[in-house]
Amino acid sequence: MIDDKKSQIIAAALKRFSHFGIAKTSMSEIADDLKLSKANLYYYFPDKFSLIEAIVYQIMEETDVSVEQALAEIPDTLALLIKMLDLKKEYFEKYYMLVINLHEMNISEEKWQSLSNQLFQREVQTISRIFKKGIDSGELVTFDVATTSELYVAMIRGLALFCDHAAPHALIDKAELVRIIQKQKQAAYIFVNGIKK
Amino acid sequence: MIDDKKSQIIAAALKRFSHFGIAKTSMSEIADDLKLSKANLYYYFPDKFSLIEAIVYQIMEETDVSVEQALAEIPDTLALLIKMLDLKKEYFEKYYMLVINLHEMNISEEKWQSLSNQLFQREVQTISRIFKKGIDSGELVTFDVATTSELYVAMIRGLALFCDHAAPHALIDKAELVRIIQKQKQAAYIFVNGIKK
DNA sequence: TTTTGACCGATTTTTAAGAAAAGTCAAAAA
DNA sequence: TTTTTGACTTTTCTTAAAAATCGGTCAAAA
Repeated sequence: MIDDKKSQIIAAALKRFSHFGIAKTSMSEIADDLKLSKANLYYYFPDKFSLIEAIVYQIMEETDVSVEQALAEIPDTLALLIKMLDLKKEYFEKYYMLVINLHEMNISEEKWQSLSNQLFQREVQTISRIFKKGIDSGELVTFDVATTSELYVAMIRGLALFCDHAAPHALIDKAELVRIIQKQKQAAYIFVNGIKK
Repeated sequence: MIDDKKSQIIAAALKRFSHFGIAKTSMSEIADDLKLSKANLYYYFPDKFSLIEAIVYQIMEETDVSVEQALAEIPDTLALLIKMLDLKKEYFEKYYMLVINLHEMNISEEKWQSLSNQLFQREVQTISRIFKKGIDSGELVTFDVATTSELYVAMIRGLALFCDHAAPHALIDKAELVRIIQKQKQAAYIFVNGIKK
């Protein structure tokens, strides 16, 4: 089965990527792990980026489950936003090696742009659903959900960027991460308060 | 007069720095502009950083005037915050070459840390005064002003970082800047709303 | 007190060679 | 036909040495 083989490759690649980061993993190493030739690997994935993409999509689906569950179980807007932050932290800790040293990869700018844009829009979509839910339940005032969700996600991500700004691109330690999440939660609290009825 | 000479040097340095950025301006060039020897320049400023520092302090004093004026004239919290954003934009446009390519300078990390920390704390102080004023006038609820001001500034700066994230360290164009300020204003609006009585 | 030319050491830039990695392809194996 | 491979090309990264630049110093002159 061709899809089965692809899954095997994805699994092997994810292992390497998670250990050493994407930039420091070569296609040959992944092929060797599976006792394939590099040429054979390229038969299934036309280039390194498409392999990365496949992994990202798989993680996206994985996160979807948790997000849907939270959306079904938690009625309160603030509680939902905080749950999302906790989930993000969880997945970040699990996969953060994937985003390390990405800057020293020579993949075309547009491709990264496209992928990170998808991730951003996905997050905005989730926040949109949360806000809509809050409006429908009468918890929040009426507002432009699309714009406001985008602003919220930008703010949350921006806070992370700013707090991490001291040590750019270095490995982040756990204590720092906790501090960032705390800031984000404070911001989420005030933000929700600002759009409450 | 020694202070007069220092002012001349600062002016000449500011010209070069504003044109080509700090990293791409050598001490010799500044000295040549003033028809001084480099050694003579070092008589007035012991190193490059102290010259940068002097310039930053001068700009600080310049901005102080505008900030004080706004604080005296504008009573409304949101209007004040928006005024601050407009002022920041103004000064950024005037001096943004000063912050370009700073990363490729080999000045000790602590010195930068210290200086940028001063700038941050200064901004937090200004925001604190605005928030205190809002609390005193009964416009805002009571809250921890120090923490909240820090969060606000981090959020505003984070938004700028995030919006600029697409093209990191590149020269920013005017349209992009306008978009960033707009986002910041939206965020300021919701933030103030979230701490209003 | 102010100014300078000559000098030093550290950092950056440049250049070139070599290694390593991404990606290709014709042909063999299944 | 689908899958696999070894051998190959090309692009990128690494390394090392040479040259240039720059921040900073100092003794001595003005």
